[in-house]
Amino acid sequence: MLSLTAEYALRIMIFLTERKGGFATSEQIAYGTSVPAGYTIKVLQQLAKAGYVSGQRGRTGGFYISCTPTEVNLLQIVDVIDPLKRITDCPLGRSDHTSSLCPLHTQLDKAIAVLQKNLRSMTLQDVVDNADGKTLCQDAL
Amino acid sequence: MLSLTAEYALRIMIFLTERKGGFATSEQIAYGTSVPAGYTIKVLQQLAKAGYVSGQRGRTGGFYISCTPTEVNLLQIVDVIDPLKRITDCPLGRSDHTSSLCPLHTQLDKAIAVLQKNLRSMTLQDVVDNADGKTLCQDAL
DNA sequence: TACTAAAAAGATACATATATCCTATTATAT
DNA sequence: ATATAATAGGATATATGTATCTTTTTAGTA
Repeated sequence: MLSLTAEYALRIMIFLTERKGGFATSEQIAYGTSVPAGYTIKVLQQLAKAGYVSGQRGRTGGFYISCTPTEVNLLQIVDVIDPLKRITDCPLGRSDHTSSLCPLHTQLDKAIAVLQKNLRSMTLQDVVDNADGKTLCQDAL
Repeated sequence: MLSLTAEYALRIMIFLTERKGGFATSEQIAYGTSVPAGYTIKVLQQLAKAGYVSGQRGRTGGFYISCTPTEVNLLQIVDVIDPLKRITDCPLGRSDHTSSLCPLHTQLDKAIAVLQKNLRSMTLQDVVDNADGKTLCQDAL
């Protein structure tokens, strides 16, 4: 439902939230989140462009979280990768369609709204705090 | 969020529900739903395989709805195209992950559950009945 | 009955988006 | 200087969406 890349982005942000601003190389992140190593950097760069992480080159470099995890919710991260667009006008695109939505799209839009609300209601920090010792599944090792 | 094809499938089913079992050629359906003509048949064939519509060849042929619109909900149609899978075990795939979900995937699964419930709660007939004279957006013409 | 037109079914090709990997370049700490 | 790591870009693979062409089936009709 969410794209795979959005999933990856969420895992990465959760992982970095746990690090509390500390550095992690893309390889460490890849291993810790089970995101394919080659792809991890691509996702990180998208997150960097959006300002949620920063990268530093060089020997002791790596990535670190550059936002406040108590103020960033899951929806914001998802929106970096594939923005969940509400349906504001009917996507059928006929020239003479009216501005109000038909029942089908009213219903679909309602579903999107609920999903957004759900994702928006939880911050990165909330996820870590609810972790019960296991923020991401493999942390149980 | 839903794939474009799932959207198409929903439009087509709504369109055929209005026809109350009557035939419509793929061209008529394509025009009436604004689904690309070449792609309409593809979607119809997927729906046919799942048993929701039937096609009849030949001169007076076409497609007709072959399910009871009061008994088929929107989720069932979406599932024909891209099944909304609940997250039952953590998708990180480490060999030693435990069976319970981490907070991230618990949250994501909750979002999927809500979306499913929402789509499941409305039948094809419901959409048509709530139509207010306009089942699909362009019906306002 | 055989012919023909209409329509689905099936196959193929193409375009775009998504996901993955690889290689060179640039920056930085030791 | 050198090793390390991000950055940038291209190369590949798969999935999705779209279009076109041929084959098969069916109904009408001459």
